[in-house]
Amino acid sequence: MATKKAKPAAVENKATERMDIRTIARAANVSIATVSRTINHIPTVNPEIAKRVWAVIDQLDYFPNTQARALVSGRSKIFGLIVSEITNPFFPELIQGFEDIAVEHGYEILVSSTNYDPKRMSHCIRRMLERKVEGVAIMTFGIEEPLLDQLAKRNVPLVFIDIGPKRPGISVLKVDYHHGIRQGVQHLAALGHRNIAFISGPAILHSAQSRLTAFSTSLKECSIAPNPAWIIEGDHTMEGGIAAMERLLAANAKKMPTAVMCSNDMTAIGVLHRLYRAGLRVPDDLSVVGFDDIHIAEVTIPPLTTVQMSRFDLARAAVTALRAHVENADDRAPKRDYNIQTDLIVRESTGSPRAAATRLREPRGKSGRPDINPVALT
Amino acid sequence: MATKKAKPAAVENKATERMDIRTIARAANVSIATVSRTINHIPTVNPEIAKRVWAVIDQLDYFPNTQARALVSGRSKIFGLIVSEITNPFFPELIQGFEDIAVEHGYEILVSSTNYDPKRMSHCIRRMLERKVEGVAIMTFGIEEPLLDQLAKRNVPLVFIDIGPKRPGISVLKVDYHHGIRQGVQHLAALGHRNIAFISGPAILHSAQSRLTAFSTSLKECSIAPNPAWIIEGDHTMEGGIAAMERLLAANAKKMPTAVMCSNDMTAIGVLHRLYRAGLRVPDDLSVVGFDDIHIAEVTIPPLTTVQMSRFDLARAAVTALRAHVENADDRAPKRDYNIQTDLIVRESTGSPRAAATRLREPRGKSGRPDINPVALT
DNA sequence: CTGAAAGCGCTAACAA
DNA sequence: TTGTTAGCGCTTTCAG
Repeated sequence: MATKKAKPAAVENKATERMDIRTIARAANVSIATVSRTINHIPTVNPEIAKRVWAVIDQLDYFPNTQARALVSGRSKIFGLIVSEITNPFFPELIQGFEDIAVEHGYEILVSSTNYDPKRMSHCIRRMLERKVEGVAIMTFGIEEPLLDQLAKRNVPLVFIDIGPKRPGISVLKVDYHHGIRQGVQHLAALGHRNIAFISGPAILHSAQSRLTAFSTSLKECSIAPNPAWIIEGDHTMEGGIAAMERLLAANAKKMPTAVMCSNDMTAIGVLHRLYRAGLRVPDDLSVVGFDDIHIAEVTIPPLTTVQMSRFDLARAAVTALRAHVENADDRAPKRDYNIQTDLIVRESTGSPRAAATRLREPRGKSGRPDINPVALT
Repeated sequence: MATKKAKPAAVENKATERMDIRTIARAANVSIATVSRTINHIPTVNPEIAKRVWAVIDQLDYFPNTQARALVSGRSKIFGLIVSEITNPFFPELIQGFEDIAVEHGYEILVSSTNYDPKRMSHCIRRMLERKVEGVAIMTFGIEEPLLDQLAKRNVPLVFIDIGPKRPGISVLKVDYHHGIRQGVQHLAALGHRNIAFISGPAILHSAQSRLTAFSTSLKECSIAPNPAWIIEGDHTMEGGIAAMERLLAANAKKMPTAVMCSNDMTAIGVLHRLYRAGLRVPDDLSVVGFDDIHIAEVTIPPLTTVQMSRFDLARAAVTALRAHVENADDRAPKRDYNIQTDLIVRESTGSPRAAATRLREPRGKSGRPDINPVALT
């Protein structure tokens, strides 16, 4: 037989001869087409033969070359996932879910983080395009329109959070920020707070705006007058939280709020830290509420009351939306909007205002005096 | 011209005709071979012609199909990265570095997390193999040998941490745990601590063992006698840290250590939390040292003294090692070992033991009494 | 220095 | 139901 094996002295024991569909076909005594059909579970294959083919496949430990498959079928079976910042614990939790669900459906995933840098975003998109992703979930809570053109031009299905261009192939995960944030404000109001500050996310992020709006609206619902001096812009990082709290302390020596809501948990963690530095107690001197409910929120000191937004729901909806576009007959437009719920999780960083408001005099300075710890509430 | 456009009434403005190397060739009046050579910067191309080709490429916004490229060249330009747990903040920081450096060299990356589950690990490996990765960095701090066979059999270059089979194509990043941990122990000893506990990682992880060994050795170097009751097994999670601290408290009501070293920062964060619950002060009642120096270690309450292991160094060494195997002429064996340094970062979770040892009586129970906060040290 | 042509491993008509 | 065959878009000999 094999006149092919040219290399003579090569003592390559076995692993040498390449494992492709032809090898299987030969070994199973069928054509490569039959092997292909078997692998793809085309029902017209004779069960007997299919069994034989599978046996060979298992025995030889063969699996198809995805590159070749993608090339010929035009289906890469890859989804892209673009996040703002992989080092913000919110995102790894999202990524994990996305990966699990995508893999479950036979997709591979390409993750990339933009770090809020448009240049990186543009590279990201290019990379995804080159790898021929079948869809991209853009979980950056905001994107510059022009960058989209590349993707839109190539008709890649897209999923956004909160807001997205109204074009075919695009889905949007609508997060109900208002629900959770209202719960937060009401919780604070019920505790007796009337003076509530808000540390927002970066103003350019649509989702940050939505959270701020939800806050203002909720305040009104509780007939609390908003105080502009108590709305501070943060940037969704811990450092930003620290800086924002610093400004809040500096600007309000006279009349401090008794509670602060934060646009995300990382910000809240920064706030907690800054308050610790200032020798202020949480929640006695100041109640703190976060947003996201990342895993560590459970163990901050004190554990953080926060608004939960399910990473898993987000991930599942994203994959579902993408699949709907890719796998549908290319006609009927699939659902555009998916709703994501938010809910308040009460832990220990919120409490009644007590004597707080009266006690704060010189809230600046890092050298806060030693102070009493809050009692564990459990 | 174009007799090709068969579809008549299709008013598809422009995006319809497919953009491939042939389109470019036609537009630039050269053969596809020349286009290919131009793109790949083969020096034999006439500069004039090259310029013309590039002009067309830019104008038409063309880029090559990576699938096809990979198929014919046998080079996917993809590296795999397997981590234990993407939700442990250590790993996202690693992933970020790995991504940046790999992309810089033209590689795409496939990330997957095993969650310490051998079944997941095995799926991971399979997925990577199917996507024809050119190399895999296995950053799980431990792997079951049998799973490797799949990868080894296919001659995929591999990078491990700490330890790995001695086979060609395999590199190992040797982390110098001892250096940083010794610094930690010496720091504690210098502060006056003689009673130091250690909360380890999962016993099955090689790296966890190494850290424990480094601890024991360092203790001896300071002529401190180790106390077996003060070596507790954790699992590198916050929950594990909480549980471990709980056991440490329960088992040592009589004589508590005055300091605890933890096998990683997540554990330390759990410990901090448990101590807060117990109403114990850090560092006055107990000093705490972490390991990893993840980003949040800066803002824990109090900020964590910890041993830094550079994610960036790890990432860079991993990519370098993989590239060395892939891009070398397939002869000369590339370097096998890469050294990674560790260093102590002193923050505020460590201090002198003071009167601590005498004061602890009933350290169980969650309802610790209100207590004095540590003075901010800055 | 450039072009023609042979595949890379697979899927999907089209025949049989 | 199965086999034959024509490519998917590109790289890479091998001639010219």
